Amino acid sequence: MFQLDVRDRKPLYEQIKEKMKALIISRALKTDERIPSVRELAQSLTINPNTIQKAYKDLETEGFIYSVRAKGSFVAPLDKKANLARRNELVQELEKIVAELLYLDEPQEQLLTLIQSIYRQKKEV
Amino acid sequence: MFQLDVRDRKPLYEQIKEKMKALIISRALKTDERIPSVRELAQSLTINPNTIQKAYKDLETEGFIYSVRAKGSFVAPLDKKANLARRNELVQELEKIVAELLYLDEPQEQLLTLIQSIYRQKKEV
Amino acid sequence: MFQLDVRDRKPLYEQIKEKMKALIISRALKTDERIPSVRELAQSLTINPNTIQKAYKDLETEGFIYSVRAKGSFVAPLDKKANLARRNELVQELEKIVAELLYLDEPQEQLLTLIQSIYRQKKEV
Amino acid sequence: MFQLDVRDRKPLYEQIKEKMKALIISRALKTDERIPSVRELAQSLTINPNTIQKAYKDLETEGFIYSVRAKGSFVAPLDKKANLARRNELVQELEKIVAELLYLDEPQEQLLTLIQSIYRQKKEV
DNA sequence: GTGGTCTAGACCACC
DNA sequence: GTGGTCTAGACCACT
Repeated sequence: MFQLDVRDRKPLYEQIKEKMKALIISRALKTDERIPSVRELAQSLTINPNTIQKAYKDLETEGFIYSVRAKGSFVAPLDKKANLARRNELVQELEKIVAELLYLDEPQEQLLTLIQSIYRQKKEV
Repeated sequence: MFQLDVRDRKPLYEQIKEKMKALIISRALKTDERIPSVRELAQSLTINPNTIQKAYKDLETEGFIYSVRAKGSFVAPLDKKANLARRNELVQELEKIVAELLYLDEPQEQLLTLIQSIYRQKKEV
Repeated sequence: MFQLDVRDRKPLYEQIKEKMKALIISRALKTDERIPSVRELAQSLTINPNTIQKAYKDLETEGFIYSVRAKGSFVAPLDKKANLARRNELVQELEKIVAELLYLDEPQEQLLTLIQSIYRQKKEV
Repeated sequence: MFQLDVRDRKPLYEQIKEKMKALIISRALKTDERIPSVRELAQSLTINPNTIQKAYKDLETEGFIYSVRAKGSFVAPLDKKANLARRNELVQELEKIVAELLYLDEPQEQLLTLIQSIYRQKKEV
């Protein structure tokens, strides 16, 4: 499904969260689709199940997945209201990054084009 | 100069780096301008000088400031080559954020307008 | 009759208990009225009969329903003595919740009004 | 500080969360006051530090405490905006409980008096 | 077989 | 010394 980078300073469970979020965000995993069980993923990544558990619990509290005992874990449907706070966080981070890119003399057109190309890809999906 | 947030989960030295970078990026601190010494800043923030030391060392490796022994630390001039790597990091982060915002149904126009307004502010300065 | 939510972290049998209790409490099911058999309900909810079995058994020990072999399960009449324990549990839970609401600065009037409106609805029924 | 009930079916970390929340809600622990360190509490309750860690992390994401690496954990100040969702959850739970009490013939005055007495205690503090 | 809880014991980053 | 991460291994509740 994906691989972890042991040399990365980020905690393993953070890496797992990021990779899983990326799959959900890119629609590679669809709403209500089953994701690997805690044990399966632990085995395939050769890490401890507890670490996966922790990542999954976080993803659940953040609203990306939901877990059903004795059934498995699944991609959660979007909940716009709950995600309003998250949206604001993201916009704030984006402002910081754009400000730094501006400082590095990144041309405005470059960024506009980048965003447009990301949005265009979606339509194709 | 600025304040730290003990409640923030980020390490203190990371917070110092971010605040200092923000001041440089926003041109509040200009090229070759002197920044507070390790001791001065440690005293004004009432934290351990080692923590400031670490932040300054990081900022130096990242090319934002340079230190002159017995003189102090100063804002570094832009070094485009050195900053190419940083630029690529930033673009990658930005892609992630935009992808998540798109997932949350943020309209494209909103983001384009945001970027344009950030760039417009610069001209005025 | 009602639906279950697989995304809910509560076990299915707990959800069944709650829904059934809600129907009894709201007087939608009246004393001595027959409720669906284990098999019927299992089929209509498409879940395992054992799960229903467990829910019904719990409801019986809690005094909400009673079962007659070969006849079915029925809504139990109120048994004040048996329900004294339950009443105390509820009051204790209520105290906790009100304490937390008070901590969140919920105005007292709001809560008093809420309770009055719940009681008023009953009279109308 | 408090004791756990091993016979209780609730997970230990849930019990810890509840007890700690009760102390915060009752203002026995005040804003920015330090709570026992993970290791201290683990030792005094004779349970594993990981279990405390889990409870504290949950309390942090729920906004009741904040943890500072190398310093300890502390009671968080109230954040009304963030707690609006929590308020609505609580009101919903309260409605269920009142409905069941009404079913058990609990007199309305009893509940109104209960709430008033809880609010009165606060003023005295 | 699934998610969830818990213990024991280790190591790291931070201050 | 503090919070945080991780492993290994165990047991439980649920379906």
